[in-house]
Amino acid sequence: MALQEERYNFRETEAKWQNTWAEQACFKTEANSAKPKYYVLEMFPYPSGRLHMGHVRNYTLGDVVARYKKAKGFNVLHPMGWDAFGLPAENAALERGVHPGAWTRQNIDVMRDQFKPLGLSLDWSREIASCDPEYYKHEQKMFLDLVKAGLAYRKESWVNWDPVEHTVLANEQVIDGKGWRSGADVEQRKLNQWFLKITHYADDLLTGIDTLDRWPDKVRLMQRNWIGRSEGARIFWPLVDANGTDRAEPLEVYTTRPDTLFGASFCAISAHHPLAAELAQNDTGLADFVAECSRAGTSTAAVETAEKKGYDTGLKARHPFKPDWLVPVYVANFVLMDYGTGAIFGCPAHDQRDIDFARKYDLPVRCVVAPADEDPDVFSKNIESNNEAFTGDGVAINSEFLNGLRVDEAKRAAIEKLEGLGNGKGTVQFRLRDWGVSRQRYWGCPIPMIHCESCGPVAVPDTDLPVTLPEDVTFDKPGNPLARHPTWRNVKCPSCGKDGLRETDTFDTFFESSWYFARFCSPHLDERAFDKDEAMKWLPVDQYIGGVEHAILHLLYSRFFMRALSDCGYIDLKEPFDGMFTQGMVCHETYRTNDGAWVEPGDVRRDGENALRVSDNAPVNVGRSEKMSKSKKNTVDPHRIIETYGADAARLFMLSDSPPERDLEWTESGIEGAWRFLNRLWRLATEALNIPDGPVPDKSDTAVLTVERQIHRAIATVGDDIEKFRFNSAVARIRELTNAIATLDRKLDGADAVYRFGVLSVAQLINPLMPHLAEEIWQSLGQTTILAKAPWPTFNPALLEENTFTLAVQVNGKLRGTITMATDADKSACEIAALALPAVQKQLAGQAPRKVIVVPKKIVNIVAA
RNA sequence: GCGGGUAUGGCGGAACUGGUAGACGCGCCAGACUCAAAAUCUGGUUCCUUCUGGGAGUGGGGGUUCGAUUCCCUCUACCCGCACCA
Repeated sequence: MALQEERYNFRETEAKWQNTWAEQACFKTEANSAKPKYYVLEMFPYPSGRLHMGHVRNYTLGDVVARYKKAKGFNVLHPMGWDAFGLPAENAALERGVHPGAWTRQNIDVMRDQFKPLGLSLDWSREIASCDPEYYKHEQKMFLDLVKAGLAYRKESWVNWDPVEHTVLANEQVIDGKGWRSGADVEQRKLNQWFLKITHYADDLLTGIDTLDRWPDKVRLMQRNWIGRSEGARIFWPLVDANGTDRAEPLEVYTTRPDTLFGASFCAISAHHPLAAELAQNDTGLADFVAECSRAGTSTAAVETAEKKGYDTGLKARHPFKPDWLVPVYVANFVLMDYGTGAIFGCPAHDQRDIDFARKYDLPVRCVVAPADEDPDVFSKNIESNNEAFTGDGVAINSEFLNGLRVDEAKRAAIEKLEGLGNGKGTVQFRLRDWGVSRQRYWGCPIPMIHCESCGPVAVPDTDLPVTLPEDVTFDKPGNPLARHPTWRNVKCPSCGKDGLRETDTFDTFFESSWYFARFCSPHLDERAFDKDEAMKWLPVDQYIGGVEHAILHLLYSRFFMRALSDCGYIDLKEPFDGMFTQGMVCHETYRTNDGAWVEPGDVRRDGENALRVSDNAPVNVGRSEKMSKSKKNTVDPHRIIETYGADAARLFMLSDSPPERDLEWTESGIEGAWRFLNRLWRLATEALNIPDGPVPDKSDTAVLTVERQIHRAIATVGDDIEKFRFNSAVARIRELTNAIATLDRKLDGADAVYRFGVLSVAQLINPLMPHLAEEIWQSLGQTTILAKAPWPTFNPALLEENTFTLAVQVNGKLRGTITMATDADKSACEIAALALPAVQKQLAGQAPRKVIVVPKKIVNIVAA
């Protein structure tokens, strides 16, 4: 038996149990089970080629939950798959000449092999890869159903164009004016694109957030802000030409401040506004200005330093309340086309951008709101002569029928008036925009559409699905290989039979991840995306785990998809993820030489206070701990760690060092400490080998009974800690328990039986955390069941009750001593015992206490005079 | 600019609903075993101190309370998200 070895042989043991679990199909989800269901899911990985520490942390956290819930009697679904479409595959093709598909499938094989030694309780029979036609064909059908339902549409629009990746990006993928992967400055281009109508569900997605009480507040807040609901009004401003004639179409403007209408001094439209395009046809100055606006960057620096600029169109707008009051109409660089109506009215006194603009073009500034407790004349003079807008709350002034109303009242009154006049309407506006899903890339799901000159875009008939990617493509130049394929595009129009052209764009990869959790419920179903009954049985996911970087993108798209698919009859569910947990990053110290070169952790030697590069003894500067990344060379390879210390040690360190939601700093001493604890447990178990199996006696020595009580308390608290994701605390409790068991005096009455019971209990408690060692100890002590299939241990509530407690005694809030008291001691007994303490008498110095506070079973506080 | 979060020993972190601050671990110190080292075991480890005792202490300042890491106000530092959203 392996336990005879001096040190724990993780190599043999871990492989042995992984094989046993696989042979006995321990983690296969039960098909027909009376047990309650529990769906544990970690965000499925992109097959980049190798596992990194972030993966190990993510899947370890999920595995603890899955194993624990299984032991608690749930029928657990814990599947794994691959988010297999994406740009790195094409980049690899470009750099190395391999086919993206071959590269991806090879990576999947490598990573699957790397996953297995971690000992995760996954049901591999449900494995899926999103790049398989068996997967994405359903997605094509889904898209066509969305089109039919009016939830997907094609439109020409200004889009974010990544000049490095030669593709369009969603708003969610533009970070700080740059492409989220390439980091290149994003340009604005006008293209025909497919959009999913996520805005249709804006309100529902917003109110649904309130029901997600097992999500982190941070994520809920981020989604709320992203959806960005605001209340305001749409207002029509009749337009007058430069020569004084009224135009047929008024200008529609959106505002959240209709209460400031009497402070208006101009209107402004976006450079992309249709009116701007129309006017530019006869105004080269304006045409130049519009072109200049399209070129401008949208990065932080560009936006912050960009001067407010405008171009006077010569048009005038009539004030909605006073038709004789005309204000100039500008095209302005700071007005966004895709928010509201692409047009605004400017009220300089109460909007900082407007006052900047007004000062530059010498437009009037008129204060129409003042704080209730200030003199309106003094206040408005001050505002009107300075360059700072007042955006606070107050009371309307200089505003005719609105005068004297508070801002909120004035908003309502102004909207009421506008609606009465028929030139405005109270509306709700969202920041959220429709999701553009077209990507000009090869390695994605083809959009199943055919373009016909006479019929327009026509859906690929169901019988012709899936539209698969052609294998014979070239990556010798940038751009989309599908668009330059010699034959793939050419196809007859399904509607009229004339020559048509295939859509060459593919879906954004977030399309695949928006429904994969439903596919896992019936992963091999051929005729449909998923079985509705199975999906309704398993969904929502009870516990979803992933990085906070998907707080908006993936989590919002998935919530939208469930709503859209419900409306298309696929399912009947709004929220796909009942519980969400966002784990912290895995970090490591960073090292640089004096000339700034990054140094790998393995190439650094610590010499007291100093650090040196091993290869040449060059001094190394130790930097702060940062997220592991290849560019900073501060990564640690999980494979090497598992080879050296085993999966259980890696899992233990991941779980014990920091709470899971916080960043974890990887250290060599930390993993060594974990390894030491494994060996400690192992020795603890070895000591129990020669204790015969037998019941714990009813009566044993007090010291033995204390340990027995500790075992029961640990069972109670560890389970509770795991439920609450406090894995670091759970490990601390287990360590405390092993310390108690290890120091138990075996000569005492009943000690042996309690020792053995303790070791078996520890094996059960560490099972979700260190499953291989747990099985090994369990089996070594003669247990014939497999721990992976065994129920969670139970505790005796009677043994949680102590018959004594420690009473803390304070004088004026300062601790002066502690007394051991019987649990049933009453208040006066506690008070008498506390006052009898010499330390208390010394503090009182003969004076009677002014007051004594007794908190049962906790504390006595004596207030001295 | 707007919104949110965090702050506890040398380090990671505990402390349930206001009730013994520093559990558990890392590191360090001393001792045992050893020719020696590793491993292991035992003890110590918030700081100051005139040390059988006393004092201070949870980022700074203030408040509520018999009692505050915990509640309130305020300031500071750092981190995260959004960003010309009218």
